[in-house]
Parts: sequence; structure tokens; C-alpha cells
Amino acid sequence: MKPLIKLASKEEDAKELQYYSKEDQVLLAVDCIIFGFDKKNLKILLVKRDIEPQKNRWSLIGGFLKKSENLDTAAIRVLQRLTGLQHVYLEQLNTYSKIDRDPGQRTISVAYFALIDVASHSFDGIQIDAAQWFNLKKSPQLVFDHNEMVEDAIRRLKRRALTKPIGFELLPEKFTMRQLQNLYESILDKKLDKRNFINKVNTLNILDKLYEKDMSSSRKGSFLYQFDAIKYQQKLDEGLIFKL
Amino acid sequence: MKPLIKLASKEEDAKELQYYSKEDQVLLAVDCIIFGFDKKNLKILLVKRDIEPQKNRWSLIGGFLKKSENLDTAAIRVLQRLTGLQHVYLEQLNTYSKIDRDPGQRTISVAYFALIDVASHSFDGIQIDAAQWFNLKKSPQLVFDHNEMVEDAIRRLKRRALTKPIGFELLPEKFTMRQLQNLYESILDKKLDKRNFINKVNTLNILDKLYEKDMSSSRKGSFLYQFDAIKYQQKLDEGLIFKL
DNA sequence: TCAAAAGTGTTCTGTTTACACCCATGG
DNA sequence: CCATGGGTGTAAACAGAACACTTTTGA
Repeated sequence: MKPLIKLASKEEDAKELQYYSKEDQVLLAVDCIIFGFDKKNLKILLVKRDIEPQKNRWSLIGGFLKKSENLDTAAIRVLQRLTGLQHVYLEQLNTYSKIDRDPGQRTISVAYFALIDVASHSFDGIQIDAAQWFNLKKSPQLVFDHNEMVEDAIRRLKRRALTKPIGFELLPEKFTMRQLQNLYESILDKKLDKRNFINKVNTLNILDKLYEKDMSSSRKGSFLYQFDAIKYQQKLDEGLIFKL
Repeated sequence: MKPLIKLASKEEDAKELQYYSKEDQVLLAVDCIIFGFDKKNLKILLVKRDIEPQKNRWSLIGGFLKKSENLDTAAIRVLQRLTGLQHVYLEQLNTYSKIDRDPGQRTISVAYFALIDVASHSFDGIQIDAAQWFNLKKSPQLVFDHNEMVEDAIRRLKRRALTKPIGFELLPEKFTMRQLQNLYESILDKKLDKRNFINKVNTLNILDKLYEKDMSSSRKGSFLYQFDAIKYQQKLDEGLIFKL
């Protein structure tokens, strides 16, 4: 029996090499641009790199693709390992391949961007002490081509926020209209008119008003809202498109 | 002398392995979705696969990334080698990594989409006899996950065509308004109103009217137009955005 | 003279923008 | 009683959609 199994496994090894054996192989990295939102500002989660080259410089979190997983899985693993976060909005961004992008070794990197609600996720889970939130506008220079990745991610985020209801990923489950507006102002990097914004959001009809107030922001207090995924899905099914 | 050089090269080899030596390496492929436009229909260029696995099935054109090049360069090389085409609109689309996407060997593929003007490019240059244009709506089942790539590419093309003047890449240098409208109708997969379309295009003010007629389409003949990259750039500089 | 495609403006509708005052409350 | 942020509607401007007839000319 054993020899037979061994033989089969050997054949598979052979097969694995058979077709494209003369081609170059490369390292594939996954890097995550993690956006958060805190009160009034978009933030980005960075880490101090703990390996050479460029040890101790600020970097996106990342890791290498294993043969046993696909890229989405790798991105989830990286996020989970380094931040303890799960069930996070993740989207593939772009693949970066400049020859000398990583001076350590020829590496191609697939960037993902992630959206998380800073407040609701306890960060006890953060596995690396060197992780830190930076105000997007005051973030440091990063290793390799990570700055370019962040710029691309910001551009993507702006576009997505206008066409998909992903903004809510960055807010607590319950939020005020003002918080939502602050978020969109941060993402789009411009002031919005209060009345026009609320009117537009209301006509979308994908929020539930909670008749419960957040008293922390003012004496009067402001109503809390919640994203209603079911309403949103119904809108989609009716062919209506999210457009902010 | 010789030993010294050898030593240096040895050191470099060592360095190449030093940092991330325990990580898995993978094959990185590049696959190109090549769109063309002919009279009234969007087309896609496919090839009969000439290697195993799945030999003789229809496939996108592709190739493997070499260590000496970046992905854009690899895409250009693949396109050039298989079609003889150069100076073609190319854009990175997405990276596909399902574990068994290529049963031959673990392969990650970066898809690019390309736009070419079928008419103006002589296809004497096509290096593979098995390459063939297919009407997009009547194209065959493809190998691996190539159908998914094509669907993603179509979605991207629709979006791009509305926000960037890339449609002209698919037309001859001189074209009639009707050709342009047919193109957009094909891309967007819906009928457009003739007067509204022409009015919109004219207000963009990025075309030159040539006072030269194409007599092949009607007895009256129709005026030819040309995309004016300089005008377009000026519009951009003025902060105006292309929006069709 | 007629068939076939080219060319051309106006009205209507819906969407986007600009804009200002009263309300509720805690201190 | 007042300072602070919350909440609300309308009018004007603009952009998008709907729509029909005349022109040219080769056969």
C-alpha cells in the first residue's frame, strides 16, 4: 500500500512541475491599507516594520501568500494575525510589480484595502505593539511603494463611497447624521451642505431612524440611525442604484 | 578578477535569498482581454491554447511574468509577441488566485485589458494562426477562470468609457459620429438617442471635425471627426471632467 | 422619385445646489 | 437666559431625456 501512495504522490509532484516548469517563480505579498474613522478624521493603521530590509520604518501590514491559500484568504489572515480583526470589509485594490520595489527580494505585492470601525473594535487584539493609527493627512513616509498604494486606495475609497454603501463599515452600528456627514466630508475631502446631505441620504431610504439619541455631542442630543441591509438589498433588487 | 566577480554574484544570490527565504514562491501569469470594435460589434481576441492542460480550448492570450520585468512590461510583451501589436491601450484589471484555477500548476494571474482598433492594425503580425476575433456576445466558453476575467473586463470597460476618453482607442483615427455612437451603444449595451449623443459629445469639445466625408455609409456621406488629445488635456487642466 | 442615412433644437422633467431660521437643552 | 449643535424646506440653476422633420444623393 505505502509504495503505491508514495508513487501517486510522486506523480503529482511530477505533474506540478510538468507544464510550466521553465517559468520563473516569484514571491507574492499581500499588503493591506486599513482605513478607520475616528470622530472627524480618516485614519490609517500602520506598523513599524520588524524585519529587514528597512526595519523600523513605517509600513502597511502585509505578509506573503502561501501556496495553500488564495489572495483574499491571505489578506484576511494577515489582517487577523496582526490586528485580531475579523469580518472586515476587504477589497482587492491593485497589484504592484516594479522590479526593485522591495530591495530585499523580487516581490510582487497585491494590495487590499480594508475598512474598519475604530471605535467598536477593541484593540486588545492587536498583536504588534508597533501598530498605530495615523491621521491620513499626517501619515509618515512608508517603505517601498506603500505610499503609492495608499494614494491609490484613497482614490478607490472616494469612488466606492459614492457608489456603494461602504461608508457604514467605518462607523459604529449606530451613528448620527452628523457623524455620517463628517465621514463623507473626510473621505471626499470637502465640505458638504448639511441639509442637502441629509435630504439625499433620506431619499436613499436605506437607514433606520432609531428614536434614540446620542447625548454626547450636544445638549439637545441627536438621533441615531442604523444602516438597514435588507432595505438596501430591496433597493438593489428594484434596480435602484446607490448614488451619493 | 574572475573570482571576485563570481564572489560578488554569489553574495547577491545569497542576499536574494536572505530576507524572505522561507516563503512560498508562485508562478505569476499575465492574461490579456483584448477588445476590438468592428462596424457594429464589440469583439474579443481569443486563441486556441497550444499547450496542456486544456490544449485546444479557447483562451485569453497570456504568458508568464519573468523576473526581469514588471507586470505592465509582461503584458506588453505578451501582446506584442502574440499579435504583433504595439502602442495599445493597456490597463491592469484584477488579480485572480483561486487555488485550482489552473489545474496544470498553482498559478496566480494578473489580468489586463487592452483596446485596439481592429481596422487599422494589420493582422499580418499575428503570430499564432489560432487567434480569432469573436463577437463578444457569441464568444465561446474559455479555459480556467477566463470567462470571469472577461466579465470583469466588460464591467470595467463600461465604467471607463463613461469617464475617460478611451473609446477612441477602439476606432480608426478618423471616424463618424455614427461610428462613435455605435461603439458606445455596444459598450453600454443599450440604444442611445442620436441627437442627445451628438450634443453631448459636441459639448465635450474634444473632437476635431474634419470637413472630409466618409462616403461609404450613405449617399449623403457623413463628416469625419478626430479625437484631439491636446484639447482634451486642456480640458483636464481646466479641471473639467470627461463624463458621457 | 424614392430609399437610406445624415443632420439639426426645443421642451419637459428631475436632480443638484444654494441658502437661513427655529428648536431643545444644560450650564 | 444664552450658547451650542440639531433639525428642517424652498426656489433657482442645471443637466438629462424625449422627441420629428428636413437634407442629400445614388440608384
